[in-house]
Amino acid sequence: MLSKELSTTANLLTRKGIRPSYQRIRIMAYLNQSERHPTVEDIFAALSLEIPSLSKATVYNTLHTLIEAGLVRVLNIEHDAQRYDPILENHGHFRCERCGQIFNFDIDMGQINTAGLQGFQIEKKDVYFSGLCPECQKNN
Amino acid sequence: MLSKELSTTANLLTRKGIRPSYQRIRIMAYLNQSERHPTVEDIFAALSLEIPSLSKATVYNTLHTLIEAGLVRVLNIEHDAQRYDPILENHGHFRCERCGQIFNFDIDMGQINTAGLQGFQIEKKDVYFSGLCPECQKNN
DNA sequence: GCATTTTTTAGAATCATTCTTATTTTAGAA
DNA sequence: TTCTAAAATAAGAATGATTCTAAAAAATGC
Repeated sequence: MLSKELSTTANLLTRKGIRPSYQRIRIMAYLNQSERHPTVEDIFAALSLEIPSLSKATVYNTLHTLIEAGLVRVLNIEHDAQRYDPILENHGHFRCERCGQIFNFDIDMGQINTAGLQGFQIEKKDVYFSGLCPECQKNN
Repeated sequence: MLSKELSTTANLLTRKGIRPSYQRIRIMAYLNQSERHPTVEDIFAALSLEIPSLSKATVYNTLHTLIEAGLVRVLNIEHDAQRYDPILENHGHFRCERCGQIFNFDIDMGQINTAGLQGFQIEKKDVYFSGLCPECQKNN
C-alpha cells in the first residue's frame, strides 16, 4: 500500500501516460520533495538505501522518460553533472560558487526582451546566475 | 612577424598579464573571429592544421587562463561539451535543438528582476534559450 | 497459464575533461 | 652569448558522468 504522497505521484505519472512502476514513482516523488536539484548520483544514493536493487541505468532511464513527458527539466548549470528539477513554474537558478548549492529564484521569463530572436521558435528558457550565497558571504 | 590581428591579440593578452605565447595568441584570436562558440574539439581541429604540435592539454590550459583573466566565458548550454565565448557585451545564447548551432542575441541582463536574490552576490549571469532556428523551421 | 511487451539491472563502452610527468621554451642574470 | 630557473607545452594516462548493450525480471493481455 502506497502512502498518500506516493499514490498522488503515481496518479501524476499515469495522467502523463507513464506506467507508474515503483522505481519511477519513488524517483519522481524524490524530485518533488527535494529542494536541492539533485544529480543522478544524489538520487541513486538516497533511493538505493530503500530499494537495494535499484540501478543507475534505471535512474537515467526514468529521468529521460520524465523529461520527455514534460514533468522534469534538466539543469546544465554546472559542468560536472546534470541536475534535475521538477517543473513548477517560471524560475531562475542561482548557483553558489563556494558551497555549490543551487537556489531557485522567482523570475518572469516573459519580461525578458526577445526582440533579437525574431523568427526563432523558443521552446525552453533557462536563466542561470552564479556568485556567492548569503551564508557563504558571511564565512569569508 | 605577426599579422595585425594577431599582434592586436598579443597586446590584449599582455595587458591582462598573460604571456603571449604563439599558441595562446592563436587560440584567443580563433575565439574572437569565430561566431560559432567553439568547443575544445573545434578549436583543436582548426588550429592543429597550422600548429601540428598543438596538444589538447594546451587548449584546455589556455582556455582556463583566459577565463581566469576574464577574457572568455564558458557556456554550459549543452551537456556534451563546453563551449567558449569571448566576452563582448551582455548577450544571451540560443541553441537550436535540430542543428545544434548557438546564436547570440542581444539582451540587457540588468532588465532581469533580481528581487528574489536579496543578499546574494551575483557574479555571472547566463541566459540560455533553445528551440528551433529560422532555417531549421523551414526544413520541417 | 502463456506469450509478448515493457521495465529493470549490471556492466561494458564512450568521451570530455583533468591530471601527471617529461620536454621545450622563455626571461633574466651573469 | 651562455646559464639557470621558471613557465608553457605536449603526450598520454586517469577519471567519471552518461550512454549503450544484453540479459533477467515484471507486468499486461489473451
